[in-house]
Amino acid sequence: MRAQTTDFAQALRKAGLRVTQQRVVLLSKLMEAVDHPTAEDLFARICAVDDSISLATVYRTLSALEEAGLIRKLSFESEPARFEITPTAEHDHLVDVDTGEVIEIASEEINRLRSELVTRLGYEIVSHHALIRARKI
Amino acid sequence: MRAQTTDFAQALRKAGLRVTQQRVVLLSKLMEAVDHPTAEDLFARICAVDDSISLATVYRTLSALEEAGLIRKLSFESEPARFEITPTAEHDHLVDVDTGEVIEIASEEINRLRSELVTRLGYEIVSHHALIRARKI
DNA sequence: GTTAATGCAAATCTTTTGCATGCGG
DNA sequence: CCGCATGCAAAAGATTTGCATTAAC
Repeated sequence: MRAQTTDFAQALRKAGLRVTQQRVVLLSKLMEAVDHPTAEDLFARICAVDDSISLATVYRTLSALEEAGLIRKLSFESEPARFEITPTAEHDHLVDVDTGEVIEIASEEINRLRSELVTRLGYEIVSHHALIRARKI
Repeated sequence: MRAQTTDFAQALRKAGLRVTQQRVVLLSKLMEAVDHPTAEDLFARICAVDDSISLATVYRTLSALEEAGLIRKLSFESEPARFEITPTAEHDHLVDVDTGEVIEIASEEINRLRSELVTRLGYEIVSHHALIRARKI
């Protein structure tokens, strides 16, 4: 725990951001999340342990952390945005249309093909995100 | 022109929707669009030729047409939704982060791999959409 | 001490909805 | 005619912002 808190502080400093209690708590809550929480979700989870945070700060912090590349924003269809700690390996998301469950899927093969295709068009990928809506067979 | 209008009417009827002037105009404007317009964009383009439409109707029509499978809704990051006529071949979108330009990209290879991967997880794809943010090299 | 970050509340932006009216079948 | 579709205006939901205050460095 202690070590992790320090890590968050270092990551924030490295990104040129001040180390505030709110930012550290938000990062830790996002790190321990097994789902992909929305800003409201995070706000509720943080309030449970420390109610000295406002929703506005959650949004501002999420923006700052995204800009710094520490977290990733996921835009699902007609839903509030969801967030995750920036993944080490690029992956996509499969949403179960019946249950709403989100599953992370990755394929080196697909990533490689996509990268080739984009390069052939004269571009370099800044980021990508594939959203697959699917149903259990 | 005449033939196309008829086509729109038929498509609407087949979807069990009433054929109204607003729906036909919206479909034709979306069909002739080379970009991926937002609801506001479409509203403006329709108003230019027929100002007897409201923004609410644009939204309602877009929802109805999407539900009927005639059009596809694209959710880009932190932007209003964009729409396109349902493509015959599945494709993804590359957004030029500098210019905002949207390019359609498709790869049978990627589609096949993705499909296999999802099947292996015990799911069948309902829809999918990959968004690649990229920059010219 | 400076400056950036925060909390609060109000504002903004996109999208949806209630209701009376009008048009399509 | 009947019922769905429309226009208008108001509401809703997510996110952003102005401003005074507080905390980080």
